[in-house]
Amino acid sequence: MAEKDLNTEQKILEAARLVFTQKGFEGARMQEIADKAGINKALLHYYYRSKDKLFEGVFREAFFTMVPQVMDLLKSEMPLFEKIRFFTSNYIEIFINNPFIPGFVLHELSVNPKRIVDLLSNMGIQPALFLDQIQAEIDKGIIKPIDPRNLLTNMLAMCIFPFVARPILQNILFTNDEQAFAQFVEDRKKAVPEFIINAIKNE
Amino acid sequence: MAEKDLNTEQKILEAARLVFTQKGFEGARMQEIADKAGINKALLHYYYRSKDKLFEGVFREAFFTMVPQVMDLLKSEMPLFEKIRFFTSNYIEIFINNPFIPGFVLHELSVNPKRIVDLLSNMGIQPALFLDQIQAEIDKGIIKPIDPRNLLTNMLAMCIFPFVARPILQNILFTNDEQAFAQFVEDRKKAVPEFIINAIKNE
DNA sequence: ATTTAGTTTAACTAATTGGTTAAACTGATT
DNA sequence: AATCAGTTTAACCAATTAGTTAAACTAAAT
Repeated sequence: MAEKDLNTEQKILEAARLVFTQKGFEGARMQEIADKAGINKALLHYYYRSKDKLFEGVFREAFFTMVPQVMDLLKSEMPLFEKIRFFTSNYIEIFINNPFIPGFVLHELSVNPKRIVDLLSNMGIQPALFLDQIQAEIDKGIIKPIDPRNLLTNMLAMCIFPFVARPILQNILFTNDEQAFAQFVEDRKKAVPEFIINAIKNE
Repeated sequence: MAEKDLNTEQKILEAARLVFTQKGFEGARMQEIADKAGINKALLHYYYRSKDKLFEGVFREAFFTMVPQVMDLLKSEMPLFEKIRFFTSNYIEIFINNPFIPGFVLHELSVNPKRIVDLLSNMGIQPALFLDQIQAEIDKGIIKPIDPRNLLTNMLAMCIFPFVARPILQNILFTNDEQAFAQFVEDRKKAVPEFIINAIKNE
């Protein structure tokens, strides 16, 4: 009995990840995925029944990379400022390693918002704890009054936005120098949390 | 000689705007645009030779809505804090009226980055003046030291991100209450500039 | 050497999509 | 009424795409 090439399935998934995340579901072509995986198109359907099934796998993985583990950071017991530093730098690091994830996930959610219900209903994503912690610090007078949801949105925005807008930011701010942009994003792992803390801390 | 129905061309453009901005180029169907415009598919090609031509028009309009006029605000002579308030509130207002523009433009630029070169080479988008102004305020000790490009990126991020991530933010923060989310974004026209100014001002 | 189960492929099919065409309609002008 | 340019349509075409099929290959087991 011939051994199943263990690499083939991995190569398909890797190829699908590349094509789907960069072209989106509608822009992706099964033929291109097959080519990138170095196999025939029919073999794709041997491993994965349909484009939808293959996409579902890639999307779920991407979504979980982007949303839940990281949101768990917000649930941990940790002083607010430390938590902000920990969350933003870790979140940015994740996108440095998966730069196409944010644009991919947000676009697919926009095109097909009912995915959210399916995905989020399973797992309880619960920012309430973090929002409460912010409110508590406000009440104690440690940070300035702010709608906690605005603060959370600002944190997410500053972490995620550079990756969604990379082409134009890289062009305008760094004359398309890829290396310079990479350094810029790396610096933001420290700059963003300091910016946020400066914005909210009293005194 | 029969009068050309002046509304038809407008209705086509309006329909194309709707479909392209919500589905993207690859996801858009000429038939759907025709249906939404209340006309036949062939009439689309009578007015606009091809899908690409129609898309080009819609995309350029969207891009110009998103980038250049607003960037001009940054060039104006105005004290920094006032400029930040003016820019962010105006920018957010634009997206309140065109909520699908950010996701559409950023996605199409990601999928086809060479569009940027074509579009930006024509008009000189020049944030240098704003960046210099920030540096000058830092040197004067009026605001805290910060990479001006980081500050500009943060401003753009906080204005744009909520519209790119609307489906998931609306779901998680507002249990899918559309009206509540609209109010949230409206509030950000004041909350975002205050957040930014708090983050950078000395004392 | 032959069998056999798993693996890979070329060739095909059905459906969708962007785009064309030629005919029909409309209403102002003569 | 007949004409005529501009407008609208139904029917068709060619290309692309997701998905199928049946045959061929591979290598371990007998």
